Amino acid sequence: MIDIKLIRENRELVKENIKKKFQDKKLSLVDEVYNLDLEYRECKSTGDNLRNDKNKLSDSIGALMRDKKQDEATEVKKKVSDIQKEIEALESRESELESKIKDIMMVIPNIIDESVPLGKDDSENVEKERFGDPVVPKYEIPYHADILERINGLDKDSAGRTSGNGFYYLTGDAARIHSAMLSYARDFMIDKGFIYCIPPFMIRGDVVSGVMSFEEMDNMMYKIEGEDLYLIGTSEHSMIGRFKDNIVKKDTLPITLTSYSPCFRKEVGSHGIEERGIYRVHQFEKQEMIVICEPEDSMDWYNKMWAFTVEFFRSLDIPVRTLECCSGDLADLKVKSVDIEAWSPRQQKYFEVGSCSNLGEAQARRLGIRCKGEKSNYFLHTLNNTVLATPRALIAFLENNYNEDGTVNIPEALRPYVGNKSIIK
RNA sequence: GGAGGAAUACCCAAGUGGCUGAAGGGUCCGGUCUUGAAAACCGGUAGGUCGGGAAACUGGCGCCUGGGUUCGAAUCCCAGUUCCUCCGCCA
Repeated sequence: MIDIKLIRENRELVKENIKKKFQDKKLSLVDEVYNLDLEYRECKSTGDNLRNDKNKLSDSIGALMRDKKQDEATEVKKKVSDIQKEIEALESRESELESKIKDIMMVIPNIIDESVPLGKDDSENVEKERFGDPVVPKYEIPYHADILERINGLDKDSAGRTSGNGFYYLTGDAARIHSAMLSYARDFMIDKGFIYCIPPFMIRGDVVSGVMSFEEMDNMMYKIEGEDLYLIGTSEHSMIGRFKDNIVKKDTLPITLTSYSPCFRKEVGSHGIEERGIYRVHQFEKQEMIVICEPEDSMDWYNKMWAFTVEFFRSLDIPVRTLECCSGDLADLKVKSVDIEAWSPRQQKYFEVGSCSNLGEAQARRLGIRCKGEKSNYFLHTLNNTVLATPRALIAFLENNYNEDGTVNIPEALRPYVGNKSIIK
């Protein structure tokens, strides 16, 4: 959510930004909300004046009562109730305008960073950099579900019966590697100076609408029946929500946290859950990092954060690349975002394993995450990034460490977490 | 799930219908003392949020949230949320 003052002062900039994001249907909203805001402020001024009159008269009644001037008091009371009628008429318009303005402001996209490449959709995302050689082995790498089947690591049939499509049982070494990767990711981030945190796995509606846009909410979140609770789609939701309505002390900044959680996603939308295997699922687990910092520091953190994930995957011998989200593919709350993609020697292309985003002050404004400033309080910046999400990272691991004889090597970094095993047979 | 208690500003905290414009502290700034700092003492202004204003300043709202009573609510009533204490159940 952007500051409405920006619309008062520079409508062109906001419109330019909407065009850059190829959301031309939202262009008219800018003038619409500008006019609503004008009317709202006028309405508020008149109302404030009336309320001022009313307050003064009410006070004078108090004084008259003390002086035992009953008759005069009754007269003033009548005046007040007349004013009250006027106020009530005005107030209904006032709150109507207020909620209309809010609805529009919620869908006007955040101002993207100048450096974001222009493009309509994900096909126009831009590769930034490659790390490690994308090796194509001489032998064929099987589909990940087949590798898993060979090592008795996956049971989707049973999961289909207990829970439906998009769920899975991981078993044996596959499950152990899955947990090992998460533990390693946790320790990796702790070594980077982040504080480890296990958050709530369900959050309230007001937190959900603070951390994501409406489309995301509908397409992602599972709601608990009969309660104002949602299963988190990522721990970012509860981690950022933790600071809702907080005035954060300056000396605690930057706040750098790494969190573990299971993640639940409906995956409604273009892709759906039609693929075989466990690439796109309703339930996965993730080690996340979030940062809350001063506005001027957020770009530095953004660059540090994606580099952490790259370093992490490289330490597992998995080649990766960074793919920057173009303007049209960037979610409305984000200022800038880059995907981390791992190499798939089977498909001979890269696939998404994580995503690093700078949300600027948009989330902080929705949630009320502020810091005490010299003159007035200001909104902080929020960022989030995946360290590791699995089973997706498990796929990258299996494909990149697969041997011709069907065994799978365990990289050195993971061995302490799997009883020093070096190979899965 | 049951019974009690609580919620006031960044933090602590006073306040049972009008002289509250939410007291008083702390935090913050300045001073005394000190080689320097801390402590102590003295003085000071500001508090959250939305308007108006170039600014000084000024108005509305705000005492957990939402309703209600009243000319007037931090204060009274109703519903809800969270926290604490105790009981029950439970990994």
